[in-house]
Amino acid sequence: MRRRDWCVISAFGLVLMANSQFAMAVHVLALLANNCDERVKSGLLAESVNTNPVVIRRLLADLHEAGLVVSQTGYCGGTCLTKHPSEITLREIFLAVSECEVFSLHPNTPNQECDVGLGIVPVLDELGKEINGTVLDKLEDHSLQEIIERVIQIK
Amino acid sequence: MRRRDWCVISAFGLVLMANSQFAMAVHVLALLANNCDERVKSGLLAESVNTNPVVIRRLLADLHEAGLVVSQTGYCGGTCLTKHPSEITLREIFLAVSECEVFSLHPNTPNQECDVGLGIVPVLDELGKEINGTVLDKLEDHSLQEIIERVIQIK
DNA sequence: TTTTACTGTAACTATCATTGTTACAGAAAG
DNA sequence: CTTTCTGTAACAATGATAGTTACAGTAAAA
Repeated sequence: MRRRDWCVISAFGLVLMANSQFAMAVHVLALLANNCDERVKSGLLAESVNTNPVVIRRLLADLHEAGLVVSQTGYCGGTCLTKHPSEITLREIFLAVSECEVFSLHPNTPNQECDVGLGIVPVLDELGKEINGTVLDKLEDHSLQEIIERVIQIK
Repeated sequence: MRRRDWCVISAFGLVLMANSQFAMAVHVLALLANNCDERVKSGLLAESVNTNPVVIRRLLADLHEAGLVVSQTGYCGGTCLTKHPSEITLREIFLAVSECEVFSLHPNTPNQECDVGLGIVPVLDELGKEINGTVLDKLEDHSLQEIIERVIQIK
């Protein structure tokens, strides 16, 4: 995703935090999957998500960077998936909108004179990586295809 | 924890998001565990975490509500753990600072006229619960005692 | 019983990431 | 060359968290 300078922040918090981007990404991709044969315009996506087209385009930029979609500018432009929904996992989507290489610091650096303050950061760091891995593994188990099927069933 | 009105926000995002509270909670509890025999003052905790005593006291209020600590006011007041560190899991700590009963909505309600917009919310909701459960299970595997041992080893 | 040193909490302000918006350059079909 | 898109910059709005000040209440100590 677009590099975020504030990535190095709050142990744990950030890596797991997907905010609304992940939900929006799944929503948008599900919609694209439902219209595999045509290019979908950001305006239409925005209408479904109930937000502004520019917000959608920003999201699509991340998804494009991750190789999940292609867009075409100009007349009759729009966006398509690059692969079949069964080949896209939630893990890929999650990483596309929340990938951060580093993390694991308190907002403020703990007091390094204090034994606990000194040792807590690396420990939380390891822990964060472990949890993050667990989440990614779980997300790997779900494909976009599965999501669409579940979504359609709701109706 | 202190009830947050904005809990009903952004599918996924919030439940997993522990922000700095979780890291701070683990830090504070580790410090209390290292001083089992005495009452620790919020000022001392704040010094180690490198923040304001009031921020610590707010956190302690959540931990107290969860039954993890007791505080005493007045002269020679301070805070203690209520149980042995080996009896406190990271799961308890996490829940103490991030418990939210409900979640799973986009910031804006998706367009209910659209099939995907209609079905995506419950699907993301289920998914969020699944992931959340996975994280909690993982956190259950770690005790505060283990954390302290790892922290001490860093030195 | 008065002083001292704490917690608990309310009420701010400050910070800062995300979202929403407007604007416009660039691209592609007609 | 006009129309209709995307891509992106720039900026305002929003909103949650963190930081701060202030003070009431409480308990030991003098």
